[in-house]
Amino acid sequence: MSRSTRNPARVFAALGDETRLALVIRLSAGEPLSISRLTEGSRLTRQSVTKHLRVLENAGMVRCAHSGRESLFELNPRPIAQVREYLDRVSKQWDKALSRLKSFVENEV
Amino acid sequence: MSRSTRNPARVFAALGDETRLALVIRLSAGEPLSISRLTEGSRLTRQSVTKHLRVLENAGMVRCAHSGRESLFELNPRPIAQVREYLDRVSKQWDKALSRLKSFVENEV
DNA sequence: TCATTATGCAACCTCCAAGTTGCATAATAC
DNA sequence: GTATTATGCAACTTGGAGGTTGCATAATGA
Repeated sequence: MSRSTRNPARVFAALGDETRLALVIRLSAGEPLSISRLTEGSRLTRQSVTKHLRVLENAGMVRCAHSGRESLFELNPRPIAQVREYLDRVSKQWDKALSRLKSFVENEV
Repeated sequence: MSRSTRNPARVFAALGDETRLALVIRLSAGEPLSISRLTEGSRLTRQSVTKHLRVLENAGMVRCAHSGRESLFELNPRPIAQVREYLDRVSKQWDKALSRLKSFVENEV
């Protein structure tokens, strides 16, 4: 179960770690990668990388498919799209507040 | 010093906590608010809220101005805009990879 | 002046995230 | 069949995040 659809904080928390952010970037190239492949080039242990992948999976940002003895991880773009929209709304609210303030000042003067 | 301009992971980490996310939402209304005001309506202690505000400040997402005995916190929209652009780039890379895959499959068939 | 309000600072507790090591096992290669 | 590779599971350590309480102090109100 992807426990976190519609849970922006969890997605942000998942992205809030350098290692996991790097994994997401790597997977955004499209090619599904195994744990071993994802561990290559990292200074961390395979088990550590695995734990990070589980975190990403629980945040719904990554899916795991098993093929033979390999676990292939692939990016799920939906949560990223959702938090993009979330941040868009925050920015819009801020802009609105700003323009309200501006017109208020103009009317005062 | 806003230690984290150009540090997306830190900004994501700052947003990755329900309390801090709520603070950001509240401050996105534009009005600078004091610590006491920001503590009202929360079930947390003033000191806890203060700590969260410091985290947001270190991430550059919030600025503190002192007025009399009050500490007024205001949202800084820049980091949010930056991580928006960051996520836009990730999404674009994903879309590119996807269309490459698509055309590859079409040419194969 | 005296009480109240808003905050800062520091010590402390608890829990979990992040990382490690070790071992077991399934799948593949030779 | 045997060695190698890819992974899972479990136990353990450690640092820091998140939260609290207590006290000190500056600014404001009466």
